[in-house]
Amino acid sequence: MADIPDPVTETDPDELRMIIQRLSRRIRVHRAADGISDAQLGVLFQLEKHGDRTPGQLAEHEGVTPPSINRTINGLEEAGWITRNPDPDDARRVRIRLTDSGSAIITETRRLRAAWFTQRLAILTPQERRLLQEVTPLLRRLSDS
Amino acid sequence: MADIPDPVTETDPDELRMIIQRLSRRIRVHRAADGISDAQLGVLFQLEKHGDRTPGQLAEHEGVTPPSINRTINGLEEAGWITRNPDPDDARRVRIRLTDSGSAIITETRRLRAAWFTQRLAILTPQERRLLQEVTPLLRRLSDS
DNA sequence: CATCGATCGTTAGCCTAGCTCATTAGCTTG
DNA sequence: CAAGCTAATGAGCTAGGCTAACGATCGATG
Repeated sequence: MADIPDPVTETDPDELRMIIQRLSRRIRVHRAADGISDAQLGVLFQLEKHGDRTPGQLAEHEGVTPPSINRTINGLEEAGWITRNPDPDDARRVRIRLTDSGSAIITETRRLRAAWFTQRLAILTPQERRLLQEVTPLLRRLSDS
Repeated sequence: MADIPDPVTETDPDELRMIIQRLSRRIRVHRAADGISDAQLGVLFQLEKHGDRTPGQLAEHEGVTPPSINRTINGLEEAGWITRNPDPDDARRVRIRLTDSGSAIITETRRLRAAWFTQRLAILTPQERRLLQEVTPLLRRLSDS
């Protein structure tokens, strides 16, 4: 710890960590209501943002193992939200593609969830929300690294 | 949505939500290494902070159902980190108490995890960490409400 | 003071979504 | 062209949520 500057420890990493966990659990619990899981939604978001992806790419970005992402993909395929397509250059690879129905469910789910989370955010003052907004990129960097 | 003021939506709730989820998953994945789960650790933290608690109190604070907390408590009891004791005033109640061994594991785990998360926080600048610290109470309110 | 609804903890059984390990197919390289 | 590497995936395990149901105890009330 000696090589890490003081201000780091001022943040009380432990409390922040626990809070993130609890908040995440709340979000996850809410999920059941709208018929799509967070794991699934995370994959759909990626496909929407980047176009076709392989299972390996999806797994890496989500920070889970390939078998885990595979299960998620199976569910998405059964629901008709994605298709598996061959990769023309490498037959080992599979290209996961969003279907029209998948795009539609993203839009709808985003609407539902945004409404729910937004409502939650409404307990904060406008200034506090602005602060939170500023911090979002930091949290993203923490979650990406 | 019309009844919710504009600044709320500026926060892009959806992205923040997804980031929180991913960060939480990273934290959880790291967990396996140190032999105690987040669910268990959350309970031990509460006992350390507030002294004896009933299963119901623990469940409410963690935002899970009584059967869920009960399973967690079983694990903690098997590990010898807590004991179940009768409540002198109400025989329906059970008082969960931290053992010495439980206190020790908290200290040790906190050390390990703080080191890990602190290291992660080190990718931010001192100013960014200060910002994050400011936001921590807001996140707590979001996770409590 | 007996009963009856409410409360507390708990067990049973289900589901999701991680994981590891093992297998198959296809690519790449000495 | 064989040996080894990589990608996807299946099987089986585990943790930790959930609901439903139950027994014990408490407290209020006829």
